[in-house]
Amino acid sequence: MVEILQLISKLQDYLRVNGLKTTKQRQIILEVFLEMDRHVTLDELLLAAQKVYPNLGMATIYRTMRLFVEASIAHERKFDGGITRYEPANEGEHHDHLICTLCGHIFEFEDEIIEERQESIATLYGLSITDHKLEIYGTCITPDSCEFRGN
Amino acid sequence: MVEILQLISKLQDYLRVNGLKTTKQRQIILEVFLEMDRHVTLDELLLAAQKVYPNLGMATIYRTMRLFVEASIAHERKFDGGITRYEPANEGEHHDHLICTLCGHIFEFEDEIIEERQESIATLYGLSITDHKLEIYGTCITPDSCEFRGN
DNA sequence: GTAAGTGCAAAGCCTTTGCAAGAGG
DNA sequence: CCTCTTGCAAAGGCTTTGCACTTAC
Repeated sequence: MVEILQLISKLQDYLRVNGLKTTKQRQIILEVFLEMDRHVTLDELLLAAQKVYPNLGMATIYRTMRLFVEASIAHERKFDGGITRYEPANEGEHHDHLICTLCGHIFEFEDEIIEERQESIATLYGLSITDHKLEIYGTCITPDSCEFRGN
Repeated sequence: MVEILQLISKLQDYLRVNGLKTTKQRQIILEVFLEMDRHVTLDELLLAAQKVYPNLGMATIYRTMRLFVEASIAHERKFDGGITRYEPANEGEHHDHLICTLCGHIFEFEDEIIEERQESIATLYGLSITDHKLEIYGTCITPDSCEFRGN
């Protein structure tokens, strides 16, 4: 839970430095965001936040999540299907995703070898990497890990 | 240009097998699609097709490109920025993309090592891969390959 | 008090769809 | 002919924006 405190103070810093304000809505959205599963959608965030603060509007969710991305406490992910999802941005880590197209489960992984290959390839083409995205889509073959198949 | 003929006959087969029709619009869109740069957008296709057939509507472009994807002669790519692009689908090949965020240039590459690692990772998590997507974003460091920097 | 933030509704994109008219097999 | 297609315009999603009101500092 140390990471959570880090994210909270990171946001505080960002707000202070940029002359922005700590509002009730931002606090609630942050709490809800950190408590929920990783890879939440804006709809899910809205529903959860409205349980605490019913008047909260979708526009505020959009604006707040954009703020969180700018403050580097959240990452935006657009997987196939066009739904945008957000995940907490933990300290300098980078990971990629495996997505089960049956149950929708999203696994995260890190792979040093792939990262290195990417660097080599980028160098070969004369590019300096700023970001990358690797998504593997597949179907669970072990029932135990696939919610869709009756667990 | 052998691939082009392959794609044309692949489409013919698909139409025949499914009881669909060869229309002037489909022929024009296919020609334009194959002549244009890889990774075209629907707007670009519309403009180009309208030079040959002014009445052609955007809905037809959408429906036709969806048809091409179903017939496996085109692949749909959604890079960052939310613009959907299409590229001709050549025979069983798979490649990934390097994208320069300055000039917009898109490079294609294939990497056996990365493909293998992906298989291993999927197996580790109990998934059977159906598809994957690897996009590396960066900035050109060699002026010669970056249109944005004055070539 | 003043600038920033919020909620609502309206407007913007891109994409899909319903429908009457048109064209291919 | 009979079905598939087309073009247009309308409708759908998701996301952004304008504006008057409210709140934090």
